Amino acid sequence: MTTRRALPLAGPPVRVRRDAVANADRILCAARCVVDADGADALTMDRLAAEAGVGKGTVFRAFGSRAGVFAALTDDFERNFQAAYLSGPPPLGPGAEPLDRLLAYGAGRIQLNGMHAALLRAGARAPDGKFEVPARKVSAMHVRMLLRQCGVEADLEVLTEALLAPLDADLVHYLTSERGLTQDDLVSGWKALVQSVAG
Amino acid sequence: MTTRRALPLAGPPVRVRRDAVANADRILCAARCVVDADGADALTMDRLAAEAGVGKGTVFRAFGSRAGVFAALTDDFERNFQAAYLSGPPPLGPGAEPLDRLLAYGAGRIQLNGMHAALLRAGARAPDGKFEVPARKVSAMHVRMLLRQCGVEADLEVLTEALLAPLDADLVHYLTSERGLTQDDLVSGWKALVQSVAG
DNA sequence: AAGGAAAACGGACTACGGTCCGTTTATATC
DNA sequence: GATATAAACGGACCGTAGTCCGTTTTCCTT
Repeated sequence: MTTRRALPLAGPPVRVRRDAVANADRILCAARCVVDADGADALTMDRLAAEAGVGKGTVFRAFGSRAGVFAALTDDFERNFQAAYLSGPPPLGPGAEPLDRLLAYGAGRIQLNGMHAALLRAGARAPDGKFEVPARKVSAMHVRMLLRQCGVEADLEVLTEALLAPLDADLVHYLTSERGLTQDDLVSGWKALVQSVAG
Repeated sequence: MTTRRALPLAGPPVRVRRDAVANADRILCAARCVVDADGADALTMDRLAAEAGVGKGTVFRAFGSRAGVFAALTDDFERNFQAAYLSGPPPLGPGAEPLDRLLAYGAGRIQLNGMHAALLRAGARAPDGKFEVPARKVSAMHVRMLLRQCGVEADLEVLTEALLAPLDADLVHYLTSERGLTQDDLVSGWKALVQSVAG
């Protein structure tokens, strides 16, 4: 992930200095190293700056906050998943029945959240940061659309949130690591829930 | 709330020094003052110690952490609610149909979480603190019992968590304050969800 | 009432996230 | 190539949560 604006057609030609991009890359790279070596908790902003060989201010300029660093770290996975459910092959992508897509979405999300639990958890410490993130909004839109296509009549906005809530990375982590449940248990449970709502 | 052990029959006679109890009370009192005056965010541990007229170490000894202070602050409300759903009058307490009790529980929880959102949110910043709390476990047990009584056949442990997740204080706060939904919307949505599962 | 052990106190100290602003550097223009 | 300007840099600085340990206080024992 670079600092360069991602949307192709976005307004005035944003001038991005080469050194800024290079630094962002080095920082991100260093972040991966630290996380791999010592875990997400060991990733302090001071250490990250030191390992990347830049000043602390540079890290904050590039990523805004510690949460921003983790967001960038998980960005690739999130983008892939997003691409998969928006335009990938069935059953996750278009082409399958809405209900099947919904079930596949939940399974995928649980797996993704479970796999990158440490990163996602560390990145979501901000008060409401968890909900304001674009990725979450895209997810919500997608789920809402599928529910509508399933012919569900209830308040879709609230229902969507209610179905998204149990997929939360913190919760998945807690249930799998502290309570001896498996990801499959969670997937089955969520599927059962969805089927009783939209089946 | 005092530091004195709450459970009557718990083990050896725990000796509690009078000054410790008195200090805990003063701290809690000061905490209420600060929160009432300037809001939950303004409650720093240094300020709390200063306003209570004790050392900072004393605050940590008494409540363990900032989250602990907020937990103590909401304790009364939580206890009342707990008493209401465990042994109060119907429909929340015993005597009503399980489904009605479940619906009443959700409505009550959303209302409680909405009302004390600031405190509950401030108190739950810890990584997994949100789930390890006794109150949450009691709630989970209660919901699981009601689901069983409703004749639900699914994996009750997972289903319980999936139904509890949307009641989260952070989520309730976000949906009501950032998304223009009302608590009634949330209550209706949750009830619809539960009814399609256990109705 | 005196003595002493255990518990509680207090505040200096550490570590961390985040900000600020004087200094440096890339790039567009001439 | 020289110059100007806006952007990026860096690290000292701040506020906060949480720890540590020498000192003070309680209260049980005799």
